[in-house]
Amino acid sequence: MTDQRGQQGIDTVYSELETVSRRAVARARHKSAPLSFVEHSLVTFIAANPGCRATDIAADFGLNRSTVSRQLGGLVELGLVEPGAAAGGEGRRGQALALTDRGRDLLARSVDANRSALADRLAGWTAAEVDALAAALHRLNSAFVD
Amino acid sequence: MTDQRGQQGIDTVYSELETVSRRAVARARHKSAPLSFVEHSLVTFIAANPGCRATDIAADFGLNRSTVSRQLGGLVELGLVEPGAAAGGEGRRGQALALTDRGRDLLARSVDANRSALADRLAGWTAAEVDALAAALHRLNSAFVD
DNA sequence: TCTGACAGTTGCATTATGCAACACAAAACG
DNA sequence: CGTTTTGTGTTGCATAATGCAACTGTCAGA
Repeated sequence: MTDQRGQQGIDTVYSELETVSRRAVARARHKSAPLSFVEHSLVTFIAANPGCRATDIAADFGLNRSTVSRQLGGLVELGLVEPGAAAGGEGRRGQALALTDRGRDLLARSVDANRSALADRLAGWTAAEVDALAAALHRLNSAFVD
Repeated sequence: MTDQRGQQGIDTVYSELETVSRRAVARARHKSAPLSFVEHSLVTFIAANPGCRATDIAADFGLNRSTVSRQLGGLVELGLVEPGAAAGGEGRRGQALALTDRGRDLLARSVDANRSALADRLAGWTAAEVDALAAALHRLNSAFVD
């Protein structure tokens, strides 16, 4: 913990993560992909967690409920997300969210668009290297403490 | 390129990067660190590129000049950044930016604060694993194409 | 010296966000 | 069964970050 070398490695990771985030958000702002950064995030989350509620998204994203509410409102108006009558589980309140066919379609196209951009930056990487990065990032995201 | 396995790895990397970015920005928004996310980014860039100009930052960050101008204005008012008279290089116009002592100090403290947060999430990682992630992220950021 | 290109600034608009207050529904409790 | 409590979602208001366009100033080269 007080290891100097460890600190330096962590600092580098932090710095690189900051760069990644900065550029990712900036690029997503310019590129007129089918879905904006926030929209893509929300739709991806709903796709991965069918039946989730707005509150679940807010908790996972670290956003205020009001922000998610408004974002979802936009997605519903666009016909990408459909709020179910009631969340299925017991003791669960709120509306269960689900993607519409159009939502799934637009997400797929957005993923395609973003994949090609990332693929350019990953040109020259072996599949094993890509997988290793994916695994490390996944591990980092799993160890989420807040 | 049309390799299905490769696509999947890239998609995973993209998804994890999106999660990283989302959470990094959200956390930075809440945590009352010495410097906000944007401020930290700018100050870090100036620290790493002494004598850079506002335009350089805008280009690297993918931001509009006006945005950088305003952000820098705030940093100058806070006494963290000092605009030099003229950029040193030949054929270079504009003002060369440099950190003040106070800027360097606040950056160091901000780095400390963020390091401890990241260190928690990296608990259990070996130094080699941390370094490998740092190297992979650096390689990814270096291969920046836009 | 004059002109064009570039750096920086500012006005105006938009988007994402937070907080607080509210409305509503479901659960818990008597 | 009625009341209270708790959790979910929405809305009004404010703020921060950003982009675009227009403007100013300045430096370089003809």
